[in-house]
Amino acid sequence: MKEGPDITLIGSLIGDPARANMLSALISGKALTASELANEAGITLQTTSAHLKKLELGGLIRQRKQGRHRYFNLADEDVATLLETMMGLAAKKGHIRTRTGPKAPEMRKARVCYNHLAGEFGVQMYDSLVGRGFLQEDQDEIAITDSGRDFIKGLGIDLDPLQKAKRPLCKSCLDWSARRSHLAGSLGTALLNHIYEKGWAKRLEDVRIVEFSRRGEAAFHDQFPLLAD
Amino acid sequence: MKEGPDITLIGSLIGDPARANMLSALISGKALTASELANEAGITLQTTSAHLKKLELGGLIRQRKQGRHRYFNLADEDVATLLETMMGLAAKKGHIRTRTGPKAPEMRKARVCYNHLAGEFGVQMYDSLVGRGFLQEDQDEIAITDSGRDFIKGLGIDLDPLQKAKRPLCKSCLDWSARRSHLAGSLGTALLNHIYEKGWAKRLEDVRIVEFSRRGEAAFHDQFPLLAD
DNA sequence: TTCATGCTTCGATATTAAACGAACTATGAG
DNA sequence: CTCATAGTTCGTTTAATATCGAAGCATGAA
Repeated sequence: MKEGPDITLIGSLIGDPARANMLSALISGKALTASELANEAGITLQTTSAHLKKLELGGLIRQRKQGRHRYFNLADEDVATLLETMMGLAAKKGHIRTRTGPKAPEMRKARVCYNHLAGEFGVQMYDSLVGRGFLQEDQDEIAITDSGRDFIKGLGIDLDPLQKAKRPLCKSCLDWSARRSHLAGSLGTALLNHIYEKGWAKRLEDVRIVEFSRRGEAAFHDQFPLLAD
Repeated sequence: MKEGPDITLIGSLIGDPARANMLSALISGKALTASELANEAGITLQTTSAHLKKLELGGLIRQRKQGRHRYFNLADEDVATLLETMMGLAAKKGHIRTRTGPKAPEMRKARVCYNHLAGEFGVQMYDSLVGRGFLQEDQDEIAITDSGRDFIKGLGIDLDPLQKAKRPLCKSCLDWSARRSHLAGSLGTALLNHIYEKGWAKRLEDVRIVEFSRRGEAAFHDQFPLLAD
């Protein structure tokens, strides 16, 4: 009778507040333990365990054992993309979590989306790379150009290991705050790491916010300038 | 404490099987009455009414009174896009509705996504338009070129009223079956209408499938050829 | 006015599943 | 070995909500 993919399971997994909180926490890309997720969601460890099992069974998260800890991550970038898409729609429809803290503007400015940079800074970096011809958009695929390779190499990033990985080097991800694309994929991850390593910014504890120092911000704008149009 | 958009409401709305069925039915873009949706979901009219109220309150659908009927539609294209994104992930994770009918291959070939063409034919049309320089991708925005204007005009489509509308003329939408972009927006709608008007294809009753005639298929390939690469 | 159709509202029932306490397993530290 | 920490499993309680029957309202037809 019915045909096609079934979206009810994914919907109901995201539909529970406790699980939505856990998933939101995991968009930061940071691997979290069950206890941390329990704390994040405000529920006991037993309940958390049950939720995590369901999320894993539904293919939304992955777990990694390490000693007596279990670290949880989103299953892949597609899950992060879906969550950001939903956040975009939710924001548009006015479904905002009631207690909106003072962090919201910082979130809009620069935050982590799974493992790459999002927010205004993420969009700027993406625009800069495309505008200067370092990335090229072809359909919905993005590819790095020869001059882009040189640029990345100039930053001290080695592309070879990134290209060998299974995950795509370049991938676009839609922002809920800016409604624009930013760069995902292994290159997106590498560039975020580059920002950390240069000391331009640091990730706030247990939050998705990426906090740039004043010097870091200047260096960022210098490295990823927007072309006047 | 918590910041950002809340995705639980949307998730739980989609998470109920009855509502998911209704939403899936509405992706076809066809306005459906409460009774039709009740039939689609396999529940009584009272229950349907309750579901529709929730979906409307959540901003996922819109209703239009007409005589003693009420016609329901998805609220906007973003909702359709979200649903297709979820279907893409669900398909990837193997969450397929159990009773997969014989319609699946036809769905993959050509179907309606809200108000434009999706599936292989939709992707081909998009690729053809981009490949011949009629559409141009700039970031995640798509714009029509001057030669594109001429081409569309040559099809007998008047662009003026489309451009005056609030909704974007060109917009890309990701396919769950092909994992590629196809054309949404008012131009996408106009092109789908063009296909109907030319008699190349007709929409199967109450289903998303677009069935091309043999002659229509040939005409389509003639009008939207893929460039050899 | 009377009747039929389409849909909503109300109230009751039934099912689901989220939550936690308590007990159990596993890994590591001293 | 003993203790502590991290997490799972089990059983029970509790809350939420999907569902439908029955009644009510609105629109259009006759």
